[in-house]
Amino acid sequence: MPELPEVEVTKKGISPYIEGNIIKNVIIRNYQLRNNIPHDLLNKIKNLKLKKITRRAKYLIFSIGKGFLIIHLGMSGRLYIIQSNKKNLFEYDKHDHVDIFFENNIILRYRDPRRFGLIDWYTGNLLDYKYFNHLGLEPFDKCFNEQFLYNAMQNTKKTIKSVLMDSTIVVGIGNIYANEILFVAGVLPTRIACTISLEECTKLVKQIRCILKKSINLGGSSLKDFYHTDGSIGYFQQSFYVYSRNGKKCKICNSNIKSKIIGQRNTFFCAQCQQ
DNA sequence: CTGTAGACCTGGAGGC
DNA sequence: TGCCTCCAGGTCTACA
Repeated sequence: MPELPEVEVTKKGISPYIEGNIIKNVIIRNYQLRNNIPHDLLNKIKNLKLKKITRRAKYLIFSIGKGFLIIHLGMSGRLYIIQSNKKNLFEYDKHDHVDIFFENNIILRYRDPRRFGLIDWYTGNLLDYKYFNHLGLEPFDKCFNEQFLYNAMQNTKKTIKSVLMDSTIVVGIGNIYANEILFVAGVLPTRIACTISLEECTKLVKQIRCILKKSINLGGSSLKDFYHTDGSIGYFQQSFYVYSRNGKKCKICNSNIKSKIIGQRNTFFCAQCQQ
């Protein structure tokens, strides 16, 4: 589920329930995610206040005491807010791996069937954190502009799609949004990045911001209930122009949407609308 | 250094 | 209904 918009929407959805609250307990049913969850996590965060939740790339950062609880949702992770009561204590899905209990009787529950996610504890400077130190710009960072993108692509043989998904250049764009952004910007995903003009970079930067923003707003409205929620997220409720639509008609020009594997990821495009 | 393939893991969809 | 195969929102690591 999670590309940048879903992570941002999750942050906004859970923050009001738990920011400013004291952590009273942590139950870990399965430690094995992308990396093992720190075995002594409870000792690190018990009786400390969750000050603030922020986001970097697709990672959520929980500022707790003098350290940071880092959570990544991987491919299939979700965070829920539920009420702490006997029923919820004993009723959980087999993929509900972690519960964090707050003093206001709220539980933050982490579910992740595929376990590609990450839960980690870090106390240093976040810029040096091993999963952050190589990351590129946030798409909403002022420094992320057409000139930056253009410069970043001059000495590469990669396709433009691979560049958009390269988190050492710009973070947060996953497979779905890379496809959609390239369609709306009118750029073929197969283009070699160094052939993209500055003018095209202007379109791309504009559409990256526009589509991510729109999606955050949509997710925000369809996902406003993070409390007692386990329904499906607004992700597939959105109507995509090209993603997963191979063989179907282009919504703009009526020609067939094509697909091709790029960088081991399925890629969808309209050969008519995109050049 | 750069670019790509493989790895991690489960569930759902579709074919037979 | 059951079994098999393929596919999926991410990203780190190893290797050419």
